[in-house]
Amino acid sequence: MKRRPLLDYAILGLLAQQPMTGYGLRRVFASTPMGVFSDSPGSIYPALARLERDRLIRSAGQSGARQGSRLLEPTRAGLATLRRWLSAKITREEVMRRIDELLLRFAFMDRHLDAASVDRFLGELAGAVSTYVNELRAFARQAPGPPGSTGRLALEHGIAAFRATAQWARRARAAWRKSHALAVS
Amino acid sequence: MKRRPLLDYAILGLLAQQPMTGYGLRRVFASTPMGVFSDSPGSIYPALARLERDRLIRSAGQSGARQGSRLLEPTRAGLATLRRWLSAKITREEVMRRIDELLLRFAFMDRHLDAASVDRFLGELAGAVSTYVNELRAFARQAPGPPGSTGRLALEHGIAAFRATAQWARRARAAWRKSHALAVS
DNA sequence: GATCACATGTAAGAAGTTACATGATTCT
DNA sequence: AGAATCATGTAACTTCTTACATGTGATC
Repeated sequence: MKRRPLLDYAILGLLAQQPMTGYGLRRVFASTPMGVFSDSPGSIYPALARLERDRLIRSAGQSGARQGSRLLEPTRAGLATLRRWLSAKITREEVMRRIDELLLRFAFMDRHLDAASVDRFLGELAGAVSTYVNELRAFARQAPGPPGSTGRLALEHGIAAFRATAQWARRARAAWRKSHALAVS
Repeated sequence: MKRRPLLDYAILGLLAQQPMTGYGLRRVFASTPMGVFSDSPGSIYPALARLERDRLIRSAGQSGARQGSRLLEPTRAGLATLRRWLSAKITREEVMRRIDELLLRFAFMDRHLDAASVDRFLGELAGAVSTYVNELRAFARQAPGPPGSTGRLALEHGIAAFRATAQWARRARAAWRKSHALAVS
């Protein structure tokens, strides 16, 4: 039940989509928006070693005819760990400091949770982010620093960015409900 | 010239605004949107120790009559280090992976750089972020995964969030120019 | 024959997290 | 008197970064 680094979940999620070699994972991190993760061998291979040590991933044959290369896939325990992570409740802390993690969870979600859970996640996210936007606004109202200062403008950026996230969550939820025939709450 | 952790610059920026104790810094991190940084003593005090070791901050007397408490302020070398960080060019890498750092730089900027530099920063930022939004769109066009999947929707979040940042940058720049009587380019 | 892409690792060091540890002052 | 706040630190552990290190197979 211990907390794992985000990289571990990113790897589990990718391997659940498609077994790959470590090098394949590096290519994904180097060439897609998953590039928030480093593609350096010094981060990937130690992560693979600890996932294998904990029996969350295992070998699933060789890549092509290349010797020394191993296709990797999640074990049943690995999929269970992934699902637990995907199912965790959204906290204020995560909205504030780890919004990227919440979005990564969402990106992997439809392959491992049912449509109602995805819907619930988007609802919770929209709510939690809106709440945080209101907190930022309240802070801005009684904050120090002259209006027009860069400090003030930076705070406005935070508000604008989180507002965009809340809006996206509401729209994504509507789209999701439409294509999955869920009742409107 | 070596690269410092973001926390060091956050501390330098805050101490440049107002000399404070380590505990004061912890309070800022615990109670403002600067809370992306941990307020744990295990991160703050080692950071203060290395800044002092490198002579970027120094003591400036006691807080109130409390013994054992030290008000801290940046040295001239500390201010120079801060200004160098604030003046660095914006890279694609930073837009992609460290947008928070760019915003933190902006928040401290008006106290240390002139109005034209701030203006230039916002122009560069708007440009770099827009470029990245286009890259994300191009990726989305030829990306795998069915439309309506959570993976696809997460990608759309990225686009929406960066678009909001680009828009903010353009608006902030217009506002900045207005209040600083800079020519419109 | 050389270069690029595929492929996997290790070593040293820096930094952050969590938990522990201590003590003074102020408020109730 | 007890609790909360002010105040500063250390220790163990985990992780990431950067750099080094090696080797095969395919392409030009």
